[in-house]
Amino acid sequence: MSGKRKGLGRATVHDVAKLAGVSSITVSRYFKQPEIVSEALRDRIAEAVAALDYLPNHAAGGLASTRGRVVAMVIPNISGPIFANTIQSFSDELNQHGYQLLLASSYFSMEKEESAVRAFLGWSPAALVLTSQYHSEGTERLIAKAAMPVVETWDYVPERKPVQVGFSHVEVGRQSVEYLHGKGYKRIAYVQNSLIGDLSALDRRDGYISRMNEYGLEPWVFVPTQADPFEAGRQAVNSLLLRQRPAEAIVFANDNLAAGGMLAGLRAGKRFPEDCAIFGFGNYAFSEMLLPSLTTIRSPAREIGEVAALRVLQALGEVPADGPVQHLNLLDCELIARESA
Amino acid sequence: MSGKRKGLGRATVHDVAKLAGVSSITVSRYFKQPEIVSEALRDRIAEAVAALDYLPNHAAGGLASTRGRVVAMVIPNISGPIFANTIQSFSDELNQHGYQLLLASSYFSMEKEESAVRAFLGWSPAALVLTSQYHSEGTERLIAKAAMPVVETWDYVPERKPVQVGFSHVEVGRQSVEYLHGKGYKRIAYVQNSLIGDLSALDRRDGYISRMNEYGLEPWVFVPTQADPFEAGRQAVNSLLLRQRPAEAIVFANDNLAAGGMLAGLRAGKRFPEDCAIFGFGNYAFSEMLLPSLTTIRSPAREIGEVAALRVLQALGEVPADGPVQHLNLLDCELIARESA
DNA sequence: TTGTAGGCGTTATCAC
DNA sequence: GTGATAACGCCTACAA
Repeated sequence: MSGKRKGLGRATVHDVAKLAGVSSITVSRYFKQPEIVSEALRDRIAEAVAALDYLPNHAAGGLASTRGRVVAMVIPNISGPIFANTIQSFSDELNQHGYQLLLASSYFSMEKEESAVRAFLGWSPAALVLTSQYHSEGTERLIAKAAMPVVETWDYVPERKPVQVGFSHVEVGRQSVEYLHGKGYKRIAYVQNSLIGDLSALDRRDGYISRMNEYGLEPWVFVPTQADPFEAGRQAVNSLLLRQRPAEAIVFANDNLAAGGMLAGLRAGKRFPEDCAIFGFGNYAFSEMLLPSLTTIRSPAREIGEVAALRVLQALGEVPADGPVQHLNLLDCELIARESA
Repeated sequence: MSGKRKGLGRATVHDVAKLAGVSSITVSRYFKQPEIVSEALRDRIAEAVAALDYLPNHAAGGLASTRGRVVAMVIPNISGPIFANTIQSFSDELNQHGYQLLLASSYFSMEKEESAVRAFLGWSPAALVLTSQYHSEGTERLIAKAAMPVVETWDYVPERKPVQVGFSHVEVGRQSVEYLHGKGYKRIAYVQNSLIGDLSALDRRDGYISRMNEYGLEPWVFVPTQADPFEAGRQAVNSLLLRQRPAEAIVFANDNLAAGGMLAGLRAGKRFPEDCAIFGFGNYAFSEMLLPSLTTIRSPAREIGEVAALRVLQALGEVPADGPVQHLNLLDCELIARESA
């Protein structure tokens, strides 16, 4: 009606206030702390809101309060079997408390992660959630200065400053060896992820190596060159089984590699676990459907999202803190013994 | 320095402007249209930006311009093999143009979708992206009034008002029948998705029915009661194969069902496709790894995200429109003939 | 090419 | 419990 600029064309707090015969700040309070507004006014405001189809403008609210109701998350990828469950549960939990999720993918690139963090900070998110403990120096600097809670997921290194919600990848690597050693296997190989940048997978490999050494067994790491995980698995099986002293058991960096390797072996006439035991990581959806079904370690993907959301909401005061819960951020990985090993 | 309220504590355009000895609007222009700022000023501003570690505040920008650089997307789910690729490619494309993705899940519930849309509108997103053509009346009303581009994905019904980017589910159902009929199968059953709310899957079923009728074959639809897709598939196979005149071929509403069904059959001693042909939908990651590998129809998940992003960016004037491309929004589904049928 | 004035819609602060 | 005022940080409109 007045100014020289046109807004959204939507009703504002002022419109609601005018119609309800109150001041705009009362309308604002009606939404944020209804209990401190008298019932009479509440009813009048509710009517006006309905009549005008009023929707609060969160951009304006975030600007005024310097704390938007968005939480930003950078994750290696959205598709792919690994992180989707984390995103899903994290997002659902936040939505229930009126927060929205801003999402970007890093594809395991620290540079991409840093630029995503930089872009996100411009939204003044209420909190920032990253994946793993490994970041560029620039990212470290940004999160050190960031005036908001920061949570790191999919890793657990409690000595770091940001809150950690995840598990120990080194321990996962060790568990695989322990299981296979317990079954009597000696020549146990490890197939690395061909995807460089997935540094957590290297932690699992390191766990494998250390436990092998402790058993007095010789570590045997195969590094595929194929980018496609199924191809990489095939490449590994071809190399590790078609030799004079083939591997007795193979630990793969993830279930995709394991499935690709096992399939290639089956088509080549190998039998699992008779000719070689196969051990994966991740418990992807298909892993129990393979023939033989895949022995693997289930990662707590969904739980990571839930707990991370809880920690964020606690840090924001949306949810009461439940005491000293630091250690509850270390989540369990479940070894699932199936047919392949 | 001045006010009675504290902001983010970060540098603002004004700080940059002061340090660079220009006005704040020039700094603003430096970011939005650098080419109209003289090179001398550009250098001074760049220096000041670096010195102050300035990050633009997008909430403020969105408020002032009434058009934030966020795009909101409501999708049935993030995890699950279907939509992740769409989200991934959509998000990547947007990020490249400086837009951020706001994401929420509807779980195939129209109520959840509507409340997500309502929440999103408060962010004044630059565009709104939904899934399928089926929405609540409330959602229809909201998007009809919304002052922003709306794109519907995973469906193609050009007569609708919003831009459609997807494919014809009816056609997919018909194709399955055509393929199996061409292979000589007559008693072809269809296994519906146990997930109610997935209305597009019912379109595929309708396509199956219409094509069966055209061939003079009797449609045979099985509706599982198990919620878990693998269990539902098992239930279907048990019912359809363990009877006097078992099905010769089964079309499953998606690859999860198909895999669950096939696995259950294999474990029960059935052989595929000798005893029964198996046909899926979706071409999930595991489908080619099964033994036998799964004949299915690949959905253009990734392309949907790409094209949807392109249409959004075109509607926002970020990317030049490439002529009358309406029909290019109808994407192809590829039938992938493998071993199971 | 650059600057001035003021508003975008909300909320923090202070006063009643 | 309610209201007046100004500020959050940026950008549109207009002027020079």
